[in-house]
Amino acid sequence: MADTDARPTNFIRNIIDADLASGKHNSTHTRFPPEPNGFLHIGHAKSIVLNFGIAQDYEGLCNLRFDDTNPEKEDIDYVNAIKEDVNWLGYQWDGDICYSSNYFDQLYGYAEELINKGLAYVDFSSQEEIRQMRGTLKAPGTNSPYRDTDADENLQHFRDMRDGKFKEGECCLRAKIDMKSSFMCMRDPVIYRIRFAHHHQTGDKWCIYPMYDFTHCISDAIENITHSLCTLEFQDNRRLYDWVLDNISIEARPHQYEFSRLNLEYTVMSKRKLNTLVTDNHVEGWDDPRMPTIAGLKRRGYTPGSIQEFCKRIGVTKMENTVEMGMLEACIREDLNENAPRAMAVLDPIKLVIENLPDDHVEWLDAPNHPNDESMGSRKLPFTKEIFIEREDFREEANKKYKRLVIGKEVRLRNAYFIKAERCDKDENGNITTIYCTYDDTTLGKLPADGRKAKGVIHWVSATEGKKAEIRAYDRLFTVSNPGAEDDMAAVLNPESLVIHKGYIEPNLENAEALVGYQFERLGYFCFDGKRNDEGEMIFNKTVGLRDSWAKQENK
RNA sequence: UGGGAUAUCGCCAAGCGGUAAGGCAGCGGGUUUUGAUCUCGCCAUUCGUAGGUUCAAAUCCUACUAUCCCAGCCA
Repeated sequence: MADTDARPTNFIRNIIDADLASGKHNSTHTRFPPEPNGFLHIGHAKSIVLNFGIAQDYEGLCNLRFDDTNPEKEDIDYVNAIKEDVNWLGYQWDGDICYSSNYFDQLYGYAEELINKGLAYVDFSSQEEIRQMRGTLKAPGTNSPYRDTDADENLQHFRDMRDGKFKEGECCLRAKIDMKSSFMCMRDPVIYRIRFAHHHQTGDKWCIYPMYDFTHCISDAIENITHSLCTLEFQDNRRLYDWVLDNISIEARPHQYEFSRLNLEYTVMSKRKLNTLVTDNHVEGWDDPRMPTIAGLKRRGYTPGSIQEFCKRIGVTKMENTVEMGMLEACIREDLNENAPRAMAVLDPIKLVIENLPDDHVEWLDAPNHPNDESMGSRKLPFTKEIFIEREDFREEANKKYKRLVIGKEVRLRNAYFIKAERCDKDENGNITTIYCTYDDTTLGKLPADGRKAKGVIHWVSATEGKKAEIRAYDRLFTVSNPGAEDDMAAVLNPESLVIHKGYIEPNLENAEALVGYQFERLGYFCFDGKRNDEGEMIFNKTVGLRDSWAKQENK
């Protein structure tokens, strides 16, 4: 088993250790704060594992807070999906679910406080004018003509905003900070805007909504968050985070720390781009097994433990990074190798007839569910005269490196007998249609007495007792390692990201539970999708292949 | 001379003045009724570059270079 008791070390945990040691804090309180405007992906998992992991290891608390300050982009369906994903990943938030919208009354009060202190003003400039006055990265901004309105008048205007007396865009509330600041976010940032939008939590109570920078720090303070962890692009915003808390009457002083987001090769990680894949029908939906979403990974057969392990292995730093898919795959292989029962399935079937067996022969062989773990028990496997083997496991002739079935040579059928290929039939195009073999009935569970060796071991499924199944093999969604950098994402989509096989599965697999992983021996890990195709066949999704040193060698 | 960050093996990533952890990938050997697993071994005289301080530098100083982020009434 992986080192479950090994705690990650990273710069954030170092800070926490120091804060705990110095007495700055005597416990930790973190939070995972998604905006409910899309589905969670593996990048969010990094944040979830970081925040909830700290709570677990330091016996602290971790909140789930929906950062729901923009009703136009958000939806209750997303909040439900996010809750489900967090739980599925194996985490439970402390206390009730939090919503930034829970604090709208308090937030409003703090806004009035800033106005009364002369630190905020209602600006009637147009959006375009505000943009012009903000200046550029190298040139300072200029003050708004509304910047020096007196507090009483601002207060009245702000209340009128709240009471719906202005139209959307007619005015907004801005913090009065410094139009010459080198931090663009400090050039009198807008902190409240008018939106006559229905909110999934507060309904139609409000027509003004606070902006992220004003809301987040106050929400953290209200919830007594000690360490507010977010991604690198908010580094500049930390100045505004601190400015707000410095200028309102609130006791708690949370601190923000930023870490780099996760990038994964051959996929995209922004909600906008993932959304495009869905709406343009490049994938089946948010839970398409090719998607890097939590829902997609789940349907692909990834386990919560494997995703947690991945998030621990990649670490937490401030360095820009792009992690190889192999890292993720190694984590799920490690889990499934240990925990997935073995089974047999044939993806690209070719018929094989065992000539020295009676037509109606059905022999129920005992096959262990795991080669290295007897406690996982065994299942029965029907051995019959006609079976299917993998098309690539037979060649009429081959060199010595080919450890599979060749005419005149013997291989072992996995969990069964030695067979020897005698001849094969072909169709008019030269494609092999049937292989004829004989089997050695003395070789079940043992080697032949005369010391003969098999060239290899191949998997098989009974042609008469096995069941048809649709088996979906997935590959990377894109052909380039950084599709996010492309102008036209659609142009670099991998046309072979989904390959559907019509294969056969051993009868026992009919009892497979949805999303529970099996190893199809010699092929990889697969799970039942939970759905059947139009022909009523079970659909299996390939999670990941086995490591394949043979394929590597062949491609050399 | 806008500002904020970051640079350690192909990919992640420890290291915090005492002489380069670990994981993934890769390579080679052994075991094996999965070309899987397991197992054993190999894999940075070097830490973006160039100087400097020091008995000693990836770690301190200086100057460069490269990359990322910031001009939403998005988060």
